[in-house]
Amino acid sequence: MKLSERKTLKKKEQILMTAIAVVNKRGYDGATMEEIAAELLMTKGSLYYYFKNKGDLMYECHKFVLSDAMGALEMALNEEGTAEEILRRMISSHIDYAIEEKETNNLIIEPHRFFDEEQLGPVLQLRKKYSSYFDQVIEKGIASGEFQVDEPIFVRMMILGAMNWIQQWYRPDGRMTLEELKRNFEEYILKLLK
Amino acid sequence: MKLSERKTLKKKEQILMTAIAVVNKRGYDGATMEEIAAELLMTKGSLYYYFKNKGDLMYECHKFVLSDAMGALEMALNEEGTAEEILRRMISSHIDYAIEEKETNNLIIEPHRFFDEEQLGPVLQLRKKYSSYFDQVIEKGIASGEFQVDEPIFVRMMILGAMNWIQQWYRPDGRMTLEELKRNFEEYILKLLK
Amino acid sequence: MKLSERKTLKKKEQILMTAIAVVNKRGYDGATMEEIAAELLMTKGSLYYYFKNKGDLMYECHKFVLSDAMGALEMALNEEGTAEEILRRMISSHIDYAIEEKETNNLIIEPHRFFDEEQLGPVLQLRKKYSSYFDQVIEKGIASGEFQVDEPIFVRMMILGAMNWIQQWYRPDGRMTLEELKRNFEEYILKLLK
Amino acid sequence: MKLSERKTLKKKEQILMTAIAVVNKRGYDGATMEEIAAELLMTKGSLYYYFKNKGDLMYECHKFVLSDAMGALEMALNEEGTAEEILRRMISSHIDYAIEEKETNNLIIEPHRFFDEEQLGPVLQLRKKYSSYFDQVIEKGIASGEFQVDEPIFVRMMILGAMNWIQQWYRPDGRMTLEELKRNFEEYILKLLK
DNA sequence: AATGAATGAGCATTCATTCAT
DNA sequence: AATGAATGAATGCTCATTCAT
Repeated sequence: MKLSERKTLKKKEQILMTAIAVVNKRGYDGATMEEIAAELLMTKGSLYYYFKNKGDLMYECHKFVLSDAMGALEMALNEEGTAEEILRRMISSHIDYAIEEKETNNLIIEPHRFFDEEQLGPVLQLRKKYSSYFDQVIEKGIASGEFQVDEPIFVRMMILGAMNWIQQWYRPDGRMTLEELKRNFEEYILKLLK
Repeated sequence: MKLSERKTLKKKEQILMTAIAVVNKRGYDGATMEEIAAELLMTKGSLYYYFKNKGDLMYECHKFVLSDAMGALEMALNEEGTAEEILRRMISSHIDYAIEEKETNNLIIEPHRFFDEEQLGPVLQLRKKYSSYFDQVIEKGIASGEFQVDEPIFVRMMILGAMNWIQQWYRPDGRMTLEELKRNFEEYILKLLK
Repeated sequence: MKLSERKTLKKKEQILMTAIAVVNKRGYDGATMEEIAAELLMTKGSLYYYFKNKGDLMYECHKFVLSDAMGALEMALNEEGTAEEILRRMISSHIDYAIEEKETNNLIIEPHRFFDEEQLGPVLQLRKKYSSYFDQVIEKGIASGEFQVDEPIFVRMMILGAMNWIQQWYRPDGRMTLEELKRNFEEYILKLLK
Repeated sequence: MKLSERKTLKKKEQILMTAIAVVNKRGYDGATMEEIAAELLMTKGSLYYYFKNKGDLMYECHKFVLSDAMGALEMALNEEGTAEEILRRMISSHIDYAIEEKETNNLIIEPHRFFDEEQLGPVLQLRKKYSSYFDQVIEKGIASGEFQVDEPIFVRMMILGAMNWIQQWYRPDGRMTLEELKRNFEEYILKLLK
């Protein structure tokens, strides 16, 4: 049992990753169970063995990406360093995910449209938690005198917005390298906070 | 002739406005011709008298909103004042549209998914033009010594991103009034530029 | 009244000719009232002033072409000459129509599909009459000893079929000129009859 | 694997045969996926499991009939006998198909209207090949001195036209039996060739 | 665990037809 | 006599979902 369960989990993860890729390419509505299955060399029907329905699959995708990003962010948050140093790491981490997981993160954009009441709670909570990590650095910076902000929550929103917007304009093959991109964000976000 | 043409235009505009509302509620894929028609107390078929197909209707919606927003922004840009004063007006204008026209502006988010080659050009151009207005104030502020930015284009992207993100978190009935929202944006955006 | 009636007739004829052209290009189902009207610089609705409905219009088109062709054929039949001479003229006449009025003549092909009970009668009668002209020359030829056929009706069917098939393969810009085409038909049809 | 594939093929063939019947009754445009499905006691959607779209289904219908007819014709061509004997058999074969598969063969009539570029090629080729079988007997007859024709291609066109026209007038319950019909065609076609 | 097959609801789109003006 | 506008029925097609095997 344990073995087969573990096997199922592996498979589920595989499916999730593929589904995420498809959603990133086609968008939520554009992603069909058919295409996801095909990409996995399975048949449509088989997906339903692992996930109750499309909504469920999308929900798990979303949680998967979010959890992943959250793990990375948490790590960045918990390493040693000044608030500034920590924040720089967090910015870097967030941007990595923003660029890779375009559309899945975009599911974020209108969760109410895509998730039902039951799913919405956990998703919203994850997002809140994710955001709160940023609040924590900011608070830390304020406490240590590194940052000076009157409206920390508002500023955190601005920061996240600015970073999430990347997807709209950043092209990996454009003039700005990923490193420069991150440097710029660090620079200007710090300007906002100091 | 003039009269009937004008009437047709009126009707088209009516349809556009309703369509925009529906798209804002349901998203691009979720908005059906049926629902748009129903909202207008028309039948599906009648919509096709005014617009060639759904894509065309969506395209016009998008142009409509964008042009509108652009007009307002241009006005804000061309009134008297220091760069700072102008920018404050532009921020206010942009936020007004960002809040009202949620999803239609969100069509913006992945234009490549929704528009065909022919439509993409004009849309992209409009968006570019819209952005360029912000570039103009920033340049003006730099020229007059009001602002100090090394990466004006990058900063403009940040600013727009931060503002467009509003849709994700701002609730008109929440703690922050629209005025406070605007004030905050002005404040922090200026902090970014000075 | 007389004047206006005459005017109406003229208009009807105009419409018929345009409709015929459209049907020849698009086929029965492919021909839309819209396109016919557009070609006439009218609106769809106006067509209904002159014709009860699409079926009626098509019916009149068909009768128009058939009557026209019949007139020409009758003339060919009634001119002086031996059966052979007459037949040659009739062949020439028939081919002219077969080439020009492709699709309208093709309405012929499955009249039951396109016409209702009421319309079918006259159409079938016209066609029968048209065919009978050929029977007449053949009989005349037999009587005069020019032709020798055991199954005149059957042969007439063959002849008409062979000629109507032209539409499937004859290209005015191909190797065979219209004259050669006619010559060949005359030659071989006569071979059939002698 | 083999088994399920074979099953699918059987089903496809079943569908094709039903579709052919419907097309024969209603014509290309008149045949709806709905009706074809209903006739098969399936739902519309299921048809799309087997065929990509209506065009594809029609295309396969056409190929199916044509291939079938071609097989029979080829057999008639390759059996022993003088050119005359062979031709008689071919006429018989062709007439069998012309009578049974009315409309599907009529798809033939304006292939350009119904098939897209990709489909047109194979269809036209099949038709050409089919016609060429008749050319072959004719050439054989000329070579053996049985036939005497100056314009063999033209005559072949006449012959095919004459036979295809059957659909327009032949009624199985009419005066002429199928056998008489064939006999007559053989007789007069040979008259044309000698 | 997986699949092939089938389903049905839903959607965009077309078009003949109507009718008030 | 003509038109603009509206309608609704029909049609091809897609796709999430189900289920027997």
